Amino acid sequence: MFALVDCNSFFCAVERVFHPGLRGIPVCVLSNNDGCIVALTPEAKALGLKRGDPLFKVRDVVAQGGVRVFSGNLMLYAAMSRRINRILRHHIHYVETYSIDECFCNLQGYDQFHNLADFMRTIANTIDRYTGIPVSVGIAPTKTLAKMGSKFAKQYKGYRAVCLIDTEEKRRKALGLFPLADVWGIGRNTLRDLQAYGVNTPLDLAEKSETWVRSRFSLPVVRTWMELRGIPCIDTAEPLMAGSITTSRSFGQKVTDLSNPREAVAHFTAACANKLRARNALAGTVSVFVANSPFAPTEAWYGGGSTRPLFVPTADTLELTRTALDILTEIYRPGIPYKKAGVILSDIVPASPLQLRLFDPVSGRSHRRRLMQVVDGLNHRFGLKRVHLAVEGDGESPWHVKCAHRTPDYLTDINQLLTVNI
DNA sequence: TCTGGGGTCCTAGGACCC
DNA sequence: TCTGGGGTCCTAGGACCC
Repeated sequence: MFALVDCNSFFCAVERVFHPGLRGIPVCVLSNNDGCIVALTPEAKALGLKRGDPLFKVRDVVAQGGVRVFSGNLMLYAAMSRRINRILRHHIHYVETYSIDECFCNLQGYDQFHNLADFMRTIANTIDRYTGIPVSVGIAPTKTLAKMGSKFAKQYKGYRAVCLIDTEEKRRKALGLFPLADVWGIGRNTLRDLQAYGVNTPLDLAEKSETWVRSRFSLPVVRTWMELRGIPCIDTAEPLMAGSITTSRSFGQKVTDLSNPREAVAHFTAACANKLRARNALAGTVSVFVANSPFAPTEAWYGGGSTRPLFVPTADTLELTRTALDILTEIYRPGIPYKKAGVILSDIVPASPLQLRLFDPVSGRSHRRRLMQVVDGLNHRFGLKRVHLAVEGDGESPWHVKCAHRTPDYLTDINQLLTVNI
């Protein structure tokens, strides 16, 4: 059996931990640039707000409904996520972190000593008590069914946070009631295709024959079909090494002057390189892209991007930045009001062992590694970005993102600890 | 005026090999 | 008249996830 532990309205729940007066009040958390709603509480949903709504289109609803709005603070949410992970791993041996707010637990063997529903309910209560974050748990023979269970547990108070699907009868009942669009692995397009065949519930899909599914859909749908029937076949184990690292942003304002995209691309490259070194890895390929706004009706959309391999995989900020800026020069077109840029590092390999090459144009790689270690050490000790390349700019340029309603880094910055007045 | 960011997996088709 | 068979690797684009 698998359990899926899912945090309820996770980003909003974290904000409520630090603003306890917001219980029962509608809360939304926004994407970068305060652009769209990315998380919202049931109270906010009840007002008609949806995940993905651009804030400027729903300002009236937000104002009239007394919705409390926050700029996203991913550092804070990630710190809280790590705490929840730690609690889970303390109680359960096999825990897979699936996303920032979800973990799969493999409960094989635990049913010998525990009633699984009671066992998971105790853990859910512990998480709530230690962190203040409410969670919902689904328990079932497959991960897809466990995810379904967690949504039932969230929806119906009677489950007291845990929904167990452990019999054929419960499985069929759940499949009949659950919205097909909400099944894990069924997106917009697959839903449309399934409905065209008259498949309207997960139960309809599960009852089709294997030949029927295989001849009409590709492998991911076949897997979902098997999982709905109770046969586990989705492996979510984290890969040993990520395949790519991206840093991209929409700009706070449109920028046309090349110096602004240069600052942004250098900034993003440095961020990617930091993530790369934190994972003790090297990148073999650098890609850069720039684009104007896809929503501006009067401008033709322009998106430019290009990719370059590195001679030897590296995590050196200077070398990566030089390559990224070379690519930018190549793809930049003057006169375009750019709204977004990004850097992607790929072909990622472990830092050791490294296959060297005979005619390496970069000399003194070991000295450069030491330099990066010193820079990382200074930034770790004295604060992010204390030492950076001059080409990244001073942090005042118009491309920087807006975040007007940001909660401080309560959990990760000693200078921003929560103050309580008594 | 104002519309997010970071990923993975699968497939079809092209290029190439013997 | 009839023009093979069996592979691999790479890439772009699509679909999905949170």
